[in-house]
Amino acid sequence: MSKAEPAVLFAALGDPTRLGLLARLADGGEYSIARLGEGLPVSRQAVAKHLDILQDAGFVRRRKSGREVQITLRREGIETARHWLDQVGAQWDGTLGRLRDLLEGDG
Amino acid sequence: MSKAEPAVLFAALGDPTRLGLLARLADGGEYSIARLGEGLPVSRQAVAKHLDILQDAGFVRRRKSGREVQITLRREGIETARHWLDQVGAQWDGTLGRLRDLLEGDG
DNA sequence: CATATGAGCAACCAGGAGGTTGCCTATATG
DNA sequence: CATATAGGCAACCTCCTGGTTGCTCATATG
Repeated sequence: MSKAEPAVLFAALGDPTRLGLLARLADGGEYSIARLGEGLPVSRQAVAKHLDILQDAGFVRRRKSGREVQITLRREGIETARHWLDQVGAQWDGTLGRLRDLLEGDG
Repeated sequence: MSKAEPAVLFAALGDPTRLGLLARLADGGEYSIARLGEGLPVSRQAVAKHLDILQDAGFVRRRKSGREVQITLRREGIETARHWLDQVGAQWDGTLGRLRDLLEGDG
């Protein structure tokens, strides 16, 4: 699943543990679940659940390899979330927004 | 409160109702709470709570005006969230250090 | 083959999130 | 002044979320 509603996307980002996982994955490397969880104060199961959520949101990819599962970052997912923020931020951000402000009489 | 941990930021975005509110605010206009809630299938109280969360995350600003409260979008908040996504989405080119700072620095 | 290890599954639990309703205050307005 | 309207506060409820533990399966490794 790589297409998810925006709220689901952001909800997936709305947890410090998951942000930590993404940060660790941000170097583009492949990590097994156990290795991703190293140092974190939660069980492996918890990490696996977080990865489920990140995967459903399209932020990571699982690849089975032997008895391990290799996790990688999916930058397209990040891109999608960023795009949404652009939409909300841009309209008011650009000159059009400013113009509109002037026209609608705040100035 | 305009400085919030990244997870709090994204968590605030992780709800369809709140995204709807932000989308409505994206035109740069001022909206009273009641007006923001118009058409939504939730009570005014629920909207107010959502706005609390959005405000804590730094996405909106409240301005009291008479018996109403005018809500406006806070672009800087959006910007902050987008910045974070930029860090994670960026390829391995040295931005990673900054990402670590963001996550571990203020935790 | 025996055993250790990575990962999935399921049941379960506590706390927080989103929602409601009721009541109160303050500001407009007839 | 009386009344309608915009919001805030607080109690309360339900369900989801993040977490755990226990068990099983599959794959490496001695």
